[in-house]
Amino acid sequence: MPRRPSPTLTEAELRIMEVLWRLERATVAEVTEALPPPPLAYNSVLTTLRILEQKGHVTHQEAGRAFVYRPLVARDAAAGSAVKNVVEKFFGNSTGALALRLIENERPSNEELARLRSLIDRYEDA
Amino acid sequence: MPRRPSPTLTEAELRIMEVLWRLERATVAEVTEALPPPPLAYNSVLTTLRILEQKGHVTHQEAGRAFVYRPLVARDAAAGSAVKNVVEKFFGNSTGALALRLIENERPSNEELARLRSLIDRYEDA
DNA sequence: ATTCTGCTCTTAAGGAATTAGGAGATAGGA
DNA sequence: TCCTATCTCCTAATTCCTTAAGAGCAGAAT
Repeated sequence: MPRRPSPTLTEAELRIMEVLWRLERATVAEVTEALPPPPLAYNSVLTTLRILEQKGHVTHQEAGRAFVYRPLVARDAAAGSAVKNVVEKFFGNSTGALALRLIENERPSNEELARLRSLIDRYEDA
Repeated sequence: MPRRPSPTLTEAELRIMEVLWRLERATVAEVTEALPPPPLAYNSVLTTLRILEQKGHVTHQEAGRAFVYRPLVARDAAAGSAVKNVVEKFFGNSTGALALRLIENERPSNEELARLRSLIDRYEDA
């Protein structure tokens, strides 16, 4: 039986998306240019963008003879999906369990601690 | 350029690993038996176990004429890798940033809140 | 005007990984 | 001896990643 498509952004897809999130809108050439090393051939970028479009992560409009691509999914949303995936797979769908484990494993920065405390205070009030 | 093997457990691999983590040690037949639906053919399970062994996630010893497979990686460690992957990709390697976001997005249970508070208290003391 | 240059997208290909399972050798027991 | 469970070897479908080859077209050069 066939292989199932990746539920999250693959490595190559993410590399392209990062550029697009940064530039907001860009042609294939611009993405290729702005890509951090290692470089990719123009066609590789184009192919990946086409796949991303097929998967609904980006869209394009024609401008002159070039396509201008634009993200349809914000970086935050993509991050959320990736986290959701892991939480489902490994933490019995409990985001709290993951948060607890993260904080157990590593001391957050002072600023993060302060913000955590204020969040928790607010939750405990309610 | 070649394709790199998945840095984390794939869907099918994870399904097998979950069984193995539960059973601790098991023959191919036992894994096949214990697999939640949809069922897999004996050979499919065997193939996946071989891949998992090649990737270093499990090992086997012969016992009679059957192979007994055993996890080499604990579930916790696999969960940690998956989380690390997401934190690197999306949260600038800051576990605190992810924890903060998780707690912002969804109120933890009362028990989790209590444990979070005690953790934070301890960190702030130090 | 015709040709060349350079950019665009389209088509195609190919290798590695993932997922699933069939065919057959083989060894142990009935 | 024959059956059955087990492993080894192999095929196949599909995704992922990358790139070559080529067709189309705008603008520059001749």
